[in-house]
Amino acid sequence: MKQVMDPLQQQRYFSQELLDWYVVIKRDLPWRRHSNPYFIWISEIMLQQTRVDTVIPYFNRFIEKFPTVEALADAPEDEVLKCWEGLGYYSRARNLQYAARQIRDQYGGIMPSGKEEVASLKGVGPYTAGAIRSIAFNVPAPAVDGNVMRVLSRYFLIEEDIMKTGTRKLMEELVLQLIPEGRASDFNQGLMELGALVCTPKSPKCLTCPVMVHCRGRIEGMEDKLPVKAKAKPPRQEYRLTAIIEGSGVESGKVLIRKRPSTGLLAGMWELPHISEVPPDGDAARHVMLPDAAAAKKLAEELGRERLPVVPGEHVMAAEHTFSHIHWNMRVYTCSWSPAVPAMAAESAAAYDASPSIPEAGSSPGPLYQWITADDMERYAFPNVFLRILNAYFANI
DNA sequence: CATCCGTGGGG
DNA sequence: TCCCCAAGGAT
Repeated sequence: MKQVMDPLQQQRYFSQELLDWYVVIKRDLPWRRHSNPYFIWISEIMLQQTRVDTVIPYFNRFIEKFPTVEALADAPEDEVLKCWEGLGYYSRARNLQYAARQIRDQYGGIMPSGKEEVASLKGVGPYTAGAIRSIAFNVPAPAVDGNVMRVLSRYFLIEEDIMKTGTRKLMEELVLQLIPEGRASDFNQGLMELGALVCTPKSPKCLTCPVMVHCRGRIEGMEDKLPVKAKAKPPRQEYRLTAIIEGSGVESGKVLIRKRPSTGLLAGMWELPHISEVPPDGDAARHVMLPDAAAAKKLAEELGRERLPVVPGEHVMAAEHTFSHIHWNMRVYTCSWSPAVPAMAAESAAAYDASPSIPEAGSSPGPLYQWITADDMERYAFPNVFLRILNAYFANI
């Protein structure tokens, strides 16, 4: 038996065997139970850099709460973010709603299928555009993600760095040739299914692979060295002092939270007030941790400059959290809300003219600050790290 | 082209 | 424990 065929034969074989395999073993996933392009779109956004098992419960909750493009477009942003809480990459949720409004206003509420129209949607890049068009509309468009690049780099023994844009474009050209007539939806999904279930990053299950006999990567013993991918930079270390500001008077028993800006890290999410432990021009690498008492004092002083009048309390806990590119080393302290404390030094006032409205004792807090109880947490979207801290705090009260 | 943007599971 | 990394996109 000849193992290495000419390129065209190798492609035909691959496509046919993959399709036959996929239609038999494909997983029963929630978004595969409908042909609703809106559902396909939601699932593809959620699946960006996120595992299927993680997405499933979020997807089910999301389409129940926002069953149509219009429902999503009309919803308050905070409700969309709350539905995304814990899923990460929160700009996806904000872009998703922005795109729902694009569809409502520009396409009459109907998901478009044209290349330019789909690609114009916020949060939809080359992969997702191809995924929506091929899966929802069966258009022969490539949908090249990490799975697809791994599978193709092994099967065709492609040693280009998959982190490079040019490599993805190369793969897109290849996929376009591989898609069998009229089978774009199943073929693209099959490609990703193979990468997810068989052609896995580590220890690929070659013996169960439907295309193993002509896989050049396996034949040449390269399956464990492919795909070629540059190593990611380690996350930078950041040191944060975090405040659990305990209310007094009518706010007794409550904790002060604040809403993050609408851009950047954790955009639009709620959090506990926190400051950097390292001075703006400090050398983080040589940073020496302050003792707890000094740290709490520094925290209270910095919050005062943010016009939050507090006095330092006690150390509560330490917490760590790793984002894609940042590692937070956090120390958490209670602070007592005390309006009698000068909220800021006079000379600092000018720097905070643009700061959000400030909560005052007995008055309603500004929209970017809220006093909450444990029960109020369900009304605000928190990143995981603050969920952990708040839950630990309220559990011990 | 490089950096920013979360989280949880598996080896 | 640590490191990798998963159906990527925006800037």
